[in-house]
Amino acid sequence: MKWSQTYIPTLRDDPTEAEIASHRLLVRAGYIRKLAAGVYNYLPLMQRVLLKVTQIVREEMNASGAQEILMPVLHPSELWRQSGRWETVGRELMRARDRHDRDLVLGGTHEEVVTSLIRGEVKSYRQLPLNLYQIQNKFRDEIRPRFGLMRGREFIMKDAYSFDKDEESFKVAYQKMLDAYFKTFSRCGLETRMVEADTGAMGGKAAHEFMVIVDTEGGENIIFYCDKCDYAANMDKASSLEENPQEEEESEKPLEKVATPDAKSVEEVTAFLDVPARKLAKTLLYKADGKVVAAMIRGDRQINEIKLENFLGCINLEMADAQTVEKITGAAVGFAGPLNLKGVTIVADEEIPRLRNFVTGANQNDYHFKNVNIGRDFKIDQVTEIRCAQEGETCPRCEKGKLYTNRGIEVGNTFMLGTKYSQALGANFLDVDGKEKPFIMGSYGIGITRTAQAAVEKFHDEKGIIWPASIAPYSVEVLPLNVADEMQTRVAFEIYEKTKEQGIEALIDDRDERAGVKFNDADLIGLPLRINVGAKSLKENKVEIGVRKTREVISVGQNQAVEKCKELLSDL
RNA sequence: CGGGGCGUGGCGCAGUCUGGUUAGCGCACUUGCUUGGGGUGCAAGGGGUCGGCCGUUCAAAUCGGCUCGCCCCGACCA
Repeated sequence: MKWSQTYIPTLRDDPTEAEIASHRLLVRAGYIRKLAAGVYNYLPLMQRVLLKVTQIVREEMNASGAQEILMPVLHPSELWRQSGRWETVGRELMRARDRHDRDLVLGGTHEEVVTSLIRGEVKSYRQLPLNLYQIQNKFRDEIRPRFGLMRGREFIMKDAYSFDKDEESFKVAYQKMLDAYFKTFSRCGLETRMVEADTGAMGGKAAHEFMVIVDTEGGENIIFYCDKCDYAANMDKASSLEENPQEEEESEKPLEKVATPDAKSVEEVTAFLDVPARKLAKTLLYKADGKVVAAMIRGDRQINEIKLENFLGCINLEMADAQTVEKITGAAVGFAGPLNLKGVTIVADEEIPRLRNFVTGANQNDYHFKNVNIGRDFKIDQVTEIRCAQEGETCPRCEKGKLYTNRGIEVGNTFMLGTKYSQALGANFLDVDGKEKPFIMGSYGIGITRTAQAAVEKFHDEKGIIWPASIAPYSVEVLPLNVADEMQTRVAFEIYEKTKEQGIEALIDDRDERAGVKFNDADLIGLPLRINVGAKSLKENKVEIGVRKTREVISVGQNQAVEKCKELLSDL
């Protein structure tokens, strides 16, 4: 393709809309343009990248035995009501209304649709297993769209859905998808780490996420992994062994109410009373679907609301507002404690029962209790793990290794749905034993647009993008330094034609621009190889091949250029 | 939704506080010359309902109200 004939609106200056490197570069290099918050145009170069990624995904999905279909974007709300997600997904669901005032959903995922598609049609275990997938624009009413394509309101996703007759068969199907995912991302030039994840509004039994590990702020997720075994989980899911599972061997001291004027935060109280944070129990009040619940956790810990929400089995969990706190505890926020807390369920982290003679709020302004002891002073209703794991703690799986953290970009996810959707929507089949059973389902997503941007976030430098060869919009850029020089132009076009004959996708920068402009644009758009055709080299019948990734420049005879590129590309 | 900020040629911004010339600058664009291995130089041009509506005023980009959109921080996250 000739540069002069394609639309590549590069910018000399950084766009202000972008915060992270990949977003900035995609805009600056003329790959994307924003239409509205979280909604983007994909320009010619981007479209080529997306087609490359899509093609790889398609090939690997097909190889795994999945079949491509295309489902509607527009869904009737009834389906989402049947599955219960009209309520549970709530705010993220992109909704619309037609002229008859009927509610519609712009699909962000298609469990309901695909289940209704096969229900009534797939009636026998003989028709299983089945895996259907599609690649399509998806919608999500993001609370705050961010980071370009990373967190958009409209984006492209591959979503696959598997149907099996039993757990055994499902395991095989699930493993097939995991294998396909590793292959897919690896072919895109991205090493991924699979981590355990929470199932969220998706429901089901278990879930995994595929993360591209990055060390920039573009990595939105924190993942925990063990240095000794293969345990890896995201922040929501990660757990750790208790550092001290024995009960503390301290004899109970008498309960004491102490004045703690203006000391509300853990830091203030522990400093004032001169006790370590781990000897204090925070009491946090939540509203779980409207019902007030108290969560107790050690002072040096962070609460994991996902774990609490899952434990309570509620749809909506939020911190109680100051008014509610005052009504329940009779004191301002910061002085809540478990003693004399009436009509509220107390859920405690599993570390709490180990504590002896600890500090809690007194449910009275400017007072705390010291030497609080469970059993003697108050009762806990339920105990479970509701704390966040922390770096350096012991791995819950092998019980030997230490946990480390990394930042990651989620590019794929897989969910073991079980029978959640098949049951809710009445999708059953007849098994060998003649009994009617709901399908065992799995759902599997790959963010196409997000994967492309993750590659940029992972591979770039201060000059621009450095595409992995497999998903670069073109493999080679041919760059005649001065198009006014007929010789250069002629040789450049000869080489360009030859790349095409050899099946190498090339872009030729035939614009009448200064060499510097073209060099900078070339670095910016980030094709793996560049062939410089300039007067200096041509004197010796040579051209230069620049490798974007290594910045290496190789001088070769003008007739060897294409062969050399082929060779270089096989390693990129 | 809470906190902060922005909206002025295609892009990036100044001007707004303290109302009053013809609304200005850089980049980009057009034409001519020049230059030709890392964003050439010179000259001449084109392009703006100052987000929108209502109001105050002799006079509004500038003051007030409403509204729309966008960005940042936070809560949320298939």
